[in-house]
Amino acid sequence: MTVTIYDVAREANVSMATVSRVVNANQNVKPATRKKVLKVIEELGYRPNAVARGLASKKTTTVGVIIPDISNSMYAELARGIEDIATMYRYNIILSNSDQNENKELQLLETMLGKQVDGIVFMSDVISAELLKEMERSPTPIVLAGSIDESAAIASVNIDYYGAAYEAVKKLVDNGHQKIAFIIGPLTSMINKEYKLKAYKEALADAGIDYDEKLIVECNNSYDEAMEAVQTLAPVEPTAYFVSNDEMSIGVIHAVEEQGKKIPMDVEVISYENSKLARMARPMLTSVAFPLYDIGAVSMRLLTKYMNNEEIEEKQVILPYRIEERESTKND
Amino acid sequence: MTVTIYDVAREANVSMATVSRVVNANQNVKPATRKKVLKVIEELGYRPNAVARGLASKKTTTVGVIIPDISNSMYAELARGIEDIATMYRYNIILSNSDQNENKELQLLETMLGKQVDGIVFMSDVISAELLKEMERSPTPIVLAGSIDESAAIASVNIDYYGAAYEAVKKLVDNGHQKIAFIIGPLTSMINKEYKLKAYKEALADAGIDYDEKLIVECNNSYDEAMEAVQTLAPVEPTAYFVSNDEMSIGVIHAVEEQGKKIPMDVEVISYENSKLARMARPMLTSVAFPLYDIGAVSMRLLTKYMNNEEIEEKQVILPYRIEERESTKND
DNA sequence: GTGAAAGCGCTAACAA
DNA sequence: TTGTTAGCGCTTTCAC
Repeated sequence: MTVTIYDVAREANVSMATVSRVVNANQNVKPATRKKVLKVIEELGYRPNAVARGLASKKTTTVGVIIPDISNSMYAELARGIEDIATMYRYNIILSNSDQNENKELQLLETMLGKQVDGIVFMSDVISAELLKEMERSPTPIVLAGSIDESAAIASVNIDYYGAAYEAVKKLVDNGHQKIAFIIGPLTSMINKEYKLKAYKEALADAGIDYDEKLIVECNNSYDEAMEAVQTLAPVEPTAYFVSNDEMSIGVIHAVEEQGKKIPMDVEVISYENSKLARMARPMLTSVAFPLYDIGAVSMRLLTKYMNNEEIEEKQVILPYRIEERESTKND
Repeated sequence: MTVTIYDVAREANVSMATVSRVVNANQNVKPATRKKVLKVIEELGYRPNAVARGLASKKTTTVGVIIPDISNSMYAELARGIEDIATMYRYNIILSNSDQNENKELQLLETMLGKQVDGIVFMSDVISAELLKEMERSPTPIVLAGSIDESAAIASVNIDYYGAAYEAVKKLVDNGHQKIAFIIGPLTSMINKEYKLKAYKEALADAGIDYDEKLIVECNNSYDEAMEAVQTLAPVEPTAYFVSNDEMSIGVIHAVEEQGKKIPMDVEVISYENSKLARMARPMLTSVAFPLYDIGAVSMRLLTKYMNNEEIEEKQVILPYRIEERESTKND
């Protein structure tokens, strides 16, 4: 029914090996033979079976991608970066959402290894000990994208979260603020808790400002919770906000304006993401640029090096960040 | 090196067939045998090779998903709907971006069929004749998600684009508007050109309002172009805007406000998407609810029916839409 | 309830 | 330059 390499070989009066060579662009085929085979392939509508090929060659040209949630624009951006580079290197992608659920992550890893992917790009706020153990034991290479593994056992691509947060808070401090609120994502996330929050504290300490726990509000990264956070903070009267992502920043802006305050005159806001939303907000958001697309792309590129057994010059890649100044802060 | 079904069989003193039965939860295994096999599987850390399984069984439990661009929130939402249902039915997803490029679409189809996916969910603004031909010839089932094939040859899941647009425009007409601008996405898209635009024209005609071509501005679905469109339209002074998606609607709102006009008092706006953004806009957007997640989920569900040779009661599924009234229109 | 054996469609030595 | 021949690791009859 379906036409196989054997059918082509028979019709072209050559061996399967020759057909295989033609299909795989092996140079050791006489042009005339190649042409003849190609003609038969065309006539029969032969399409190589990648599953059989994968079994024989032990390569599937497929990589697994495990991310929290593709419907979240940050992860979607990351995924696009991964996919573009994957396509460039002729890999396909098996994409799965983990919802940051450890069991799901573990199971997804297992499934993908079972499917014999050639490599895996993984993203999660927390890499549990068990997950780490499984990753280290994995027969196929894994790269962490925008995810921290403090043991540095697994390759990863990140930005300097601490430095970025420090610089953002310092900018607020330099603008004269004393009461700087921090609307932060879940503290279960390593990056939030160990990097951003620490940077916030140290930037304040370095400026001689006392740390006030009341100024920290943990949110689930959503617009609604950010709005609520601002309402909760009203009694404290913060004059500046450092906010963990663009969606929450828009919530902050709206809530602050509801209080009758003007941005940036009365209150300044710095976001941390710099997605398309940052320019769609009014006022437009000053934001730490968190290059998700690039992190995805570089992660995938790094993975290709592992898959090809290329030399790895740097296992823990740190990409540059910058602060994009727009209208939600007073700039020079 | 890697442990195979054969190793397990040897260690457990049973045949490969028995191990296979255990792994596949076949009931024809004595409990004692099952237990023994399971123990060996555990000890050896055996993980079934899905590629070998796929070759032998001719099923990969993988479906292909071809969408324009995962970094666009509409398609990301769709993808999440697809993935959730796929997971429910134990399928994995190979996700690829086509950027609506016909050659890429053709080539992706080919690649996925080569990878022996069990089914494909496809989305694109235009399904060319050649693409259609390939789809009809495809040995594996294909479902179109949010995409029109007027020949109805391929299964599909959509909403009533015409009805939704008609109702939106009628609402504007009923609110007394005569100069209703239509900020529409690319007219290369079937849905825009053959459904939405037609609905717009007929809703006006039915209200006895002359069609004015100048009120139609074709955009690339982006915030920036929508803003420009409003500026271009300034001389015509539209009093209402029907806009093809939320991002553009926000552009329209900002541009209208720059003209010193108030929404909805001076100008009304109806969007067409109803994403998270609709609630994050100020004023919040009245919008036709285009249920992308559901379209993805239903498409995938429909695909499972084809893959299982279940009875298909409806090949062309039409999902309900509704209009979500918020602040960008005057409501009763 | 269990086993033997024939493939699934291809790649990759190794020969020729 | 081309062909022969083992597998790759599993499922699936068909016997027993």
